[in-house]
Amino acid sequence: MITNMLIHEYNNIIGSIEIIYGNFISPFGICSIAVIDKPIELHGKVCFISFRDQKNTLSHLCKHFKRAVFLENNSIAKNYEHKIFYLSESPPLFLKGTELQIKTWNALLNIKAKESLCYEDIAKLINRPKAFRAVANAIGRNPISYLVPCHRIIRKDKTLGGYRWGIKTKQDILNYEASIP
DNA sequence: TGTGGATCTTGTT
DNA sequence: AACAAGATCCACA
Repeated sequence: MITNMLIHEYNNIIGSIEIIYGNFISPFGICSIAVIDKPIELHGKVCFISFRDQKNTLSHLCKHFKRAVFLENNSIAKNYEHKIFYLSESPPLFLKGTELQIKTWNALLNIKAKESLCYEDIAKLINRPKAFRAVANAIGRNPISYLVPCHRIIRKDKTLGGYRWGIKTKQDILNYEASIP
């Protein structure tokens, strides 16, 4: 279940915004995750996941979620480990971005494990066939790594292309998915 | 294999 | 309002 919001909609939220974040060890190195606590309509929604970038997590969250208050809690974070990486049972998500970004990320959510498309394929899926360069940009800004499977997008020539957390991690994740029956 | 142009959105100035 | 920078792609040498 996904809640999408355009940037101006997020900026119009009234009242306090509180976000809990923390780290745990994942199969791909330290994983940072952030979950919305308040407002109540958004409670429990995952809004951020990154790999091996814990040092920058808080500053990144501050920039992405203006006006929010942040609380570190590693035990809450760790509760997500099993669901995300071993059960593939996706918790509810919260995505905030421009119109093109949200369309792009939604398209990614429809790609199943072991499927891989190229950047141009996604551009076609959202009816912007020539905007593949802009789509690649949006994919690169995916705020919820792994659960929004941007790692399944590779170049048309079958080379891996880029990955925000390093192409080795991209390859590791793809190998991991390929190994699951 | 490498280089340059096409193409479109975004963040910055 | 203008511009530079992308997780691309294609053509052509």
